[in-house]
Amino acid sequence: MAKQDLAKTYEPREVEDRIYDFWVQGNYFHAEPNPDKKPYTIVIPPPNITGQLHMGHALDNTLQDILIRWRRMQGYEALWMPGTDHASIATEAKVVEAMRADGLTKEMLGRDGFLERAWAWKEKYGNRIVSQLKKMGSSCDWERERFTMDEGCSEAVKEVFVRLYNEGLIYRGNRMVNWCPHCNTSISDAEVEYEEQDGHFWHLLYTVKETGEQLELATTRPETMLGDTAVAINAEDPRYAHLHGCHVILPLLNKEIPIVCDEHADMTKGTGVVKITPAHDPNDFEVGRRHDLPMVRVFTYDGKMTGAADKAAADELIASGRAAADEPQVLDCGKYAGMTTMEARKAILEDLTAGGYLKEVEPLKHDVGTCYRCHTTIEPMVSKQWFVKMEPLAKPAVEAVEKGEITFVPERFTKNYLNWMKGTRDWCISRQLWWGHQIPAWYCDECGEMVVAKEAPHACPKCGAAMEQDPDTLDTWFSSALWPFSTMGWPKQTPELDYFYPTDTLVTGYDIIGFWVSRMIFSGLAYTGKAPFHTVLIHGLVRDAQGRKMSKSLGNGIDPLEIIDTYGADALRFMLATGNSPGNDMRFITEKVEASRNFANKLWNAARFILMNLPDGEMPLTLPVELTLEDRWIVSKFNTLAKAVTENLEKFELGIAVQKLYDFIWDNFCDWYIELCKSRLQGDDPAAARQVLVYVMTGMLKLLHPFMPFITEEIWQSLPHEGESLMISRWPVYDEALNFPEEEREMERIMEAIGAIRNRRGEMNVPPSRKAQVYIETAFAKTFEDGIPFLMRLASASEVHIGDSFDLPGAVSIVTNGATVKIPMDDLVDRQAEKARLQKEMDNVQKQLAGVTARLANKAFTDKAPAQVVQTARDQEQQLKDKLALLQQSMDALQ
RNA sequence: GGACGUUUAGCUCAGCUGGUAGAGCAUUCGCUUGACGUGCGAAGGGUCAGCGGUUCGAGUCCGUUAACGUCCACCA
Repeated sequence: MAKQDLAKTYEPREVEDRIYDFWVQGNYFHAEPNPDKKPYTIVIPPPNITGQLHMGHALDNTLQDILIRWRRMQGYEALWMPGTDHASIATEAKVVEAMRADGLTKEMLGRDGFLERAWAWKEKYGNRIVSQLKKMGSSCDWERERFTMDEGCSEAVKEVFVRLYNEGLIYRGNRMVNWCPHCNTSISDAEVEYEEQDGHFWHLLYTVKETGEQLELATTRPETMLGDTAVAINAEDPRYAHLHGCHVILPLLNKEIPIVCDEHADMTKGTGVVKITPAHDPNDFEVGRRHDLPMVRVFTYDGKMTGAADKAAADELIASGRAAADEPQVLDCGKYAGMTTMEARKAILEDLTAGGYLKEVEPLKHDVGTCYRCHTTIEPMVSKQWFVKMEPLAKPAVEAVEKGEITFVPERFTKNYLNWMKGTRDWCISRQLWWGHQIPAWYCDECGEMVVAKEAPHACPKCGAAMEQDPDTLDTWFSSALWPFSTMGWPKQTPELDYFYPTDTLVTGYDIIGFWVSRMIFSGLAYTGKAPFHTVLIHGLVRDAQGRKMSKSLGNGIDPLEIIDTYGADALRFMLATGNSPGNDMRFITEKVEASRNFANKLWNAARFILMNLPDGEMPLTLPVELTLEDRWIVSKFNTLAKAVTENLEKFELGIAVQKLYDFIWDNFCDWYIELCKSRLQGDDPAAARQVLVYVMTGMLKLLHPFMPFITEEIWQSLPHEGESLMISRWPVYDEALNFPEEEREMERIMEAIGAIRNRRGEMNVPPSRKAQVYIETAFAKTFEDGIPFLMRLASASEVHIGDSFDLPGAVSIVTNGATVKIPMDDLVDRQAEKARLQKEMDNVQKQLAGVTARLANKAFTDKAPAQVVQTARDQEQQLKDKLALLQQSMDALQ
């Protein structure tokens, strides 16, 4: 920016893209294994290719970029590994939807035709989210961008699958899974969302064959009764002791099924009798296994009642001998066949009522499992799927966290993680989808032999017949779980893997601890032998102004790109980092973005001020030899700031760091130091002031850069500087030689006096244009002499007199720490009001003094409190006493 | 049914290892102060949800109650 072009307000739109291109041209985002540096690595939570940038991404990526830019400036070889996720179920749904518009279905296109479309879709939309991340200023190493379905990641997936299979940790079997009839696929437990719904308990009556009595039992899903293969009672239940070994007649089907004794039947609940449907209820499945009950499936995979054709297909499979022993039977539901489960429920209830089998209907609120994608009610269903055996994998993953190898920030999420990891059941990883990593298992057409391998077998090793690959694909999270090392080239031992792995910090929302974080942890430990990262920084959700979750259906989402367009990326980033503590949700409030935009503008104008005072060609890159009082004050303050901000960042207290920067820049630097400099800049020897201004400004820009990368770079480029870019400059380090505590105190005495004068003038409504004589009675004459120009400029003094005592009856008098300031303003002073004010202040001081004195009088306090705290109290007491005496003097002078 | 979180100025939120409450916005008053009105200077406003405890001292630690919220859980 050339000096003459300096706009009065900062225009992010004219700056951001240009600066981003500049960084890319400079290749500053790129990281390479470098033995001379320490690595610092973050892998991005790969956004879905279906996705558009939302506030959640904006927050997540802002935090990551802050950390990565900061570490880069500290001299680490900082790698932010970017990429995208294929998001199997979400993408497939989108592609299917798009196809429907063309009148096409998956079946019409076939697998290859469908995948062609899906890849085309990925090409079209996959880059959208990436370009949006760039708008945020994200300093990802784009040369290393990865995709979960690219060759390397797919290789890692196959490697892991085959390895786990060979170790017996992946198995295939008929198990109870969560089936989404809409998406037509199984989903994992983690993908089920529970919603409270109004439902009913239907109390049914089953007749005992042997005794003729009627057994009452309740169900929330009466349509499953067609698949009942037993009724359970508790062996200890005296009410039913006489029924052991008996049978009941299943209504409607008139089928005889056994009464079994099982612990699952809880005597305290309902009537203590439970119907058992092993093929459609997870508990009943277990009961069925324990008692070797037949499994009878009555629903099709698209949520209808099974019919004759379904039964015939299943019977044929079982008869062929190729089915596993645990293959469920299928019922021909007869008149109910083809009905949806809801239609069947209605019809079955009508028939049960007609037959006198329905005793009563009880309304009930209960949690119903729904698909996280489409919120269709989940049907638990026995189905042949692939599973990861979790117990052996979870154990080391629990230990790693318990031993502190991995830390959650904030710490409370550790419990969240451990609960998940300890309670998790086997992970259903197969999906009846086409978009994703196809399962590397092949089955023989003839003999049913199975081969699990990375490459397709030529022929069945047993009988030589042709083999076909399992049509199913893997859960998206299976590949995401490998992300921290698949992106580094694993299973190959690449230099990247060696250098950047394990990574350092994982930044993500608490909503995917179970989905992703936990799976990366056990995967990393199991396959690489190392925890994939040592710190997990958890953030909350960005909610709307009313505190509601932003969602498409509510239409309350705020588009980060629109915010960037009107306020700038820096303002958005700054707002997201401000007042946000780890793990807590935050609300998106436009006023907060405005405040951040205003702050950027403030900084911009401070820079403008410096540039306007800087002669062309002058390059004040170092501090001057001689530092004045105010120089020492600001330099010392900055020095402390650099230390504090660094410490806050180390502890992931980004919100605190950003608050300190804001306060320093706006309050200390702009409102005070720049003002203090003005007289010197206009005087005979402005050079030293310029040097300090540039020095502190440069330092501020560095500390602020991770938070507001664009504007800081833009300003830095326009100021005198060394090096190519702010983003690769060195992070400020605390320097004991620049610590001036005594000067800080002195300067603060002057500032307090200025503040007190302004305050009094304000109360009396005296405009700044009306200057006044100022008399200062003080023991710190030297300090206040240095402060004369400041008092004249900032406290509207026409002249400043310093002495031990001035006899000025009727002057306004103000007592501060270190001085009594007297301003003769007879025409403005209402003596009575002035006396009242002084009295009020004296009362106030008296009250404070009483408090401190009481505390010091308490022997327990002086004995037990740390010496420093007691000393502070003593100092305070003395100050208050002094102040009170001075106030008394002022009061006396008024008489 | 478990677990967790939140409750601080009118609003949105900070407050790290206990030392006597802060910011932004809003409100009120005063400013053509040559960087900035996206600004400058000031002011008002809080028994830090209630109760109990530990401590010389608690917004900060412990217990408990209440309201709101989140996550987990196979309630037939």
